[in-house]
Amino acid sequence: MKTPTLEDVAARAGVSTATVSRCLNAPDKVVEQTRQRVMEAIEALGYAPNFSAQALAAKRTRTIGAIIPTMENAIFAEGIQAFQETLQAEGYTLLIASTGYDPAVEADAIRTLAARGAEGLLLIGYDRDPSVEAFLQAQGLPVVVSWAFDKDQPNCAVGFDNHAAMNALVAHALDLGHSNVVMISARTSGNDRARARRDGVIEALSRRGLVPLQIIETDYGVSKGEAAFDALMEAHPQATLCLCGNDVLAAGAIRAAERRGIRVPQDVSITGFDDIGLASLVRPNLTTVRVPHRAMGQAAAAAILSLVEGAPAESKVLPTELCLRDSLAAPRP
Amino acid sequence: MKTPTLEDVAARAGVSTATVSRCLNAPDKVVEQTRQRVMEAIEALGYAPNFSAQALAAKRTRTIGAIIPTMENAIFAEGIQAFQETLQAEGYTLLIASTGYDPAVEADAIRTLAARGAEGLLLIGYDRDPSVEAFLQAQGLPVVVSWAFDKDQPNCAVGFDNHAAMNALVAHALDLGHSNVVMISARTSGNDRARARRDGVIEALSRRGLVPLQIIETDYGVSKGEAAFDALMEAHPQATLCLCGNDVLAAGAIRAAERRGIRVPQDVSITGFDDIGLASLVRPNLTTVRVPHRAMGQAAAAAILSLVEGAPAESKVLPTELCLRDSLAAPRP
DNA sequence: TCTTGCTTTGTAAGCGCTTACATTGCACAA
DNA sequence: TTGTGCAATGTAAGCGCTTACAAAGCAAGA
Repeated sequence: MKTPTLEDVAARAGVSTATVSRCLNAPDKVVEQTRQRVMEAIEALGYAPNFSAQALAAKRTRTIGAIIPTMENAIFAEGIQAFQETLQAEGYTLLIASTGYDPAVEADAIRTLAARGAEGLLLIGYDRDPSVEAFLQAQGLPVVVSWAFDKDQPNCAVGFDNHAAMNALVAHALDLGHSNVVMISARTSGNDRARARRDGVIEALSRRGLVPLQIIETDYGVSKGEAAFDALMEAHPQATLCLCGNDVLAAGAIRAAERRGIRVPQDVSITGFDDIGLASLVRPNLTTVRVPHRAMGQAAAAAILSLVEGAPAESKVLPTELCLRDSLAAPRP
Repeated sequence: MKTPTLEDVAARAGVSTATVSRCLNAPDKVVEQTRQRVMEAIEALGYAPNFSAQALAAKRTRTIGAIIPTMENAIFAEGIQAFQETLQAEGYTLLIASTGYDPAVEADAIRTLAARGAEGLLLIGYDRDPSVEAFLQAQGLPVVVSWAFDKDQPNCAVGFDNHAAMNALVAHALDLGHSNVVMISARTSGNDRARARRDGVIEALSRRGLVPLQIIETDYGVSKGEAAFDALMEAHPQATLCLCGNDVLAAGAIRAAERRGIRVPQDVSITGFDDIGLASLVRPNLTTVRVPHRAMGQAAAAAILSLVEGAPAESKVLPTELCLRDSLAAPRP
């Protein structure tokens, strides 16, 4: 049971393959009567065009690739969803690959998507091997970087300033009177967003002449945050503020605090970053930084489409917003 | 800046295109010295094979498609991740499409993935238009259904029995003494899993001569669950048990209860389904049904690979497990 | 020396489409 | 009647690969 080809359709309709192709791609170039015959043949045979052949012949795929660190958490889901919707509205298809935060896997995924004819790529953050950049350059593949923004980088980016956002959050917390501060950071190696957030913390502290009591780096996951919080409390019982690199780690910290009988925020304040749905579901509600996921996805899609169509695209910083909720308060006197 | 082709590599290495192709696909058929020259040329040119051309010539894509209702929630993420990992280990690539629970979008995605050369498809649940089934049949595309299991359906399925699982949960709750029961269900139209869960509730109740006070159907989302719970409590203040079709709706119900000053589980018990991470993060912890996400993803991958390679694959029911936590207790006397 | 039977490499025919260019047919002006 | 111009359709050349088959090179036996 071979799947039917253009030629089969052409034969059945008594026309040339060119005419069938035109019926599908430029219907107004074919006279009504012919088109009808062709459409009937297509219907009768259950014909579906072969994408690979189309791509090969037309040198266009109308496909965009996105490579994200993980699908298992909500951080990227919402933004990517919006990204996808915008692309779809323009007739583009999105191919998604996830890397599990592994640079080697990311490099691989970039090659795979390029080979599959992605006309543009959405990448998260800036950190990647020069050889990968070289490859992208050589392929002439348009790239938009997202979930980050660094005006000193050459790439087109649609994101937000992780450093400044974290800085603002910490400044606010310090205004409340905290001075014994610990941090649970995501792994910073190969992750510029995590690094920017951590550096934002350090800078905000140093501006007041403070340094963090300790910063623990850990992998992604609620239980990781939990373990890190335990370790921090053992080592620094005097801490009154635990800053977390993201909401998932913060959720873990809250759970650990609850288990240890530490009241949040009376004994220790805890903050997150991202404002994923979880942040307002845990108790106490998480004070965090709201990231405009949907707007970012949409803007990123617009940027990549612009680049793909040969137009320039300007980078864009989206504003973040302090999300003050229950998990942060002034330290006990 | 044209991307290099096989021919460019061949020219640079001073061999034929066939030899280059062999270096990539069957290295042991090429003598070491030649291969080295070819590899250098590949490296120097930054060559990456054109997937479309490969697929067209070889008639193989080593690609599997998965079509899931949504990426925005954790329900499918973990299982799909496991699915992907298993495929990857076998050298297959996964293409993912999401439908937003819209059957028309799903039908479209099926066609798109087929056209892109997916050699097999993972679909969620059974509900779909006969014309779509016919298309799959005509294309001879292997399909594995997951997140559901119905022995009366012809498809190969790797999933679990939504009806029985919900039935067991409700039976347990009724044993505790509940009799005024309401339910928040996901939309059942076009969603056999939601229907099976709802029917599991109804059956468990009727076995004790009970009927639900009310069942509200609502879309997916925490806030939807919240609104539904509000409506149910207005209408049926005597209810002592609110069964939810999934954990996300249940999380919303818990939040609504908290806001209304209803104590869970003392005043009203609330249950979920799926045991996503959220379930043990909300307070009180959610009593729910644990679904073996990873095992299911792995088994589904094994099944689809088996089918793709022409072997038979048997359907598989995976066991679910009652997850008794704090949100369910006996009703107040 | 000539076969024989390998292994290694090259030649060239597609795979199913798109599209530039050629051809045909027809209405209408001269 | 003969051109002219345009719309509709056909012809055929690729797109970048894989792979069956052919050719060449070489070691070893006759």
